[in-house]
Amino acid sequence: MELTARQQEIYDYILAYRRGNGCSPSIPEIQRHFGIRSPNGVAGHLHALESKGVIRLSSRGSRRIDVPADPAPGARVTSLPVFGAIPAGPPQAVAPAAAEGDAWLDETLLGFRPKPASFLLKVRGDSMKDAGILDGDLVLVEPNPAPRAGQIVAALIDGESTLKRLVKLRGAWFLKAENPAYPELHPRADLVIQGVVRTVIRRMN
Amino acid sequence: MELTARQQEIYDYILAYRRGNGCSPSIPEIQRHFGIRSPNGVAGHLHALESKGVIRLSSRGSRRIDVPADPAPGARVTSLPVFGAIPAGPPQAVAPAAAEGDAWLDETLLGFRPKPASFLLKVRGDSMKDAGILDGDLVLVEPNPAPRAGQIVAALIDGESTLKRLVKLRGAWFLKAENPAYPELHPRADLVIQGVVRTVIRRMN
DNA sequence: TTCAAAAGTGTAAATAATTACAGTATGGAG
DNA sequence: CTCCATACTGTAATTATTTACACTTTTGAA
Repeated sequence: MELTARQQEIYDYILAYRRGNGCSPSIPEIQRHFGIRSPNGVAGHLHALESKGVIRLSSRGSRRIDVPADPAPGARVTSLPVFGAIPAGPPQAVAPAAAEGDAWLDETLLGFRPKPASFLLKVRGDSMKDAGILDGDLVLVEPNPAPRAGQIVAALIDGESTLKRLVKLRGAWFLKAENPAYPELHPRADLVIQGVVRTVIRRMN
Repeated sequence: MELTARQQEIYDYILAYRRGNGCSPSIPEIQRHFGIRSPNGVAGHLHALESKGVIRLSSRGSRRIDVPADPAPGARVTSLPVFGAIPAGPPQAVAPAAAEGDAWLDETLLGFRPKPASFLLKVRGDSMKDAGILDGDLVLVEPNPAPRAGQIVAALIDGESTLKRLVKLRGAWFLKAENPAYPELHPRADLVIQGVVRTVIRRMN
């Protein structure tokens, strides 16, 4: 069932209001915006929109217009800590104080919801330049207990922390830079994978 | 002036609520969450928080707790169209219908507020691989009437649309791929710059 | 001990938002 | 022309929310 022109206007206003304010408008606010002098004028539209399934007026209270197709903007956004260097030590032990700050990411853009322990890392050096990861880039690292060969990982190798591609050759795991100037890293002792790079972000000016 | 432990709890709850719902809680909601039986119990905290400057109770109406340090999550987020190829023709003439979809970007992450006519472009080909822009990447292109030499731009050159670095040599502008396998592009006729690449985003799996 | 700040309870009043009900006007479809 | 959906007006009642006022309890410093 299609929306009428007026219903579309009301619906668009609700979406625009939510975009600017984070929550839905109250009926009096819709009244003022459209110059409708009776709250019932608006209520009629809201009931029509509800019966057509584009909004929901479920709970009691104020500002309770729900838009199933438009989750609260805040609900899609996640805050992740930004680290200037790969934090040493096991990921669980990373003190939040070591973070340089926070950045907000929208799930719609990422295409997935980052796990709670994910973090952003400011890349230093050009050892991954042939994989398109340059100095200054921001990478989203997500903890992954079972990384696959070929993935780019943040790893602790013999106590040193690096961003490298994970490779498996004849049963042995090692790390490979994506820059011919850097050698392969074969772990002498332990190889601790802190997480897998899921997203690369570069700001330019 | 520091917050007391209880005030901090209330403040944290307000922030968490805003994160999940996009707008601030009402006083009864705060009451229920903390088991406070009088609305005045909450109002006292709100006035304390206001006098300490962390919230504002400016206007009349419901759910009117403003948090200056935490703008409405939705207000920071912008929707941009995603194009599968650089749209041909002058940027103004691009039909919105040509977009493949929309993606949401958070200004905190980008570090700037994209101009309204900005768009996202899905990169095809590896002509910019030495600049760290690979096939499948998403780039944010912002219209810029005065691009500078050295910037990476989306351009129409002799009717063809491409992503290249803008170079100026002895007064002449031309476009340069960041891949030795590609030739420089010297405009025969017109060189129309559609916009400057401000951000590169790569999703991995 | 005395005092003041912090954190409440309890009640009432004022304001805001929602819902309900009885209408009116207009523009098609039949 | 009649009927019906749409889009309202106007008013009142109901429910939510905010604000105000008087008072209590606890805690920690002077």
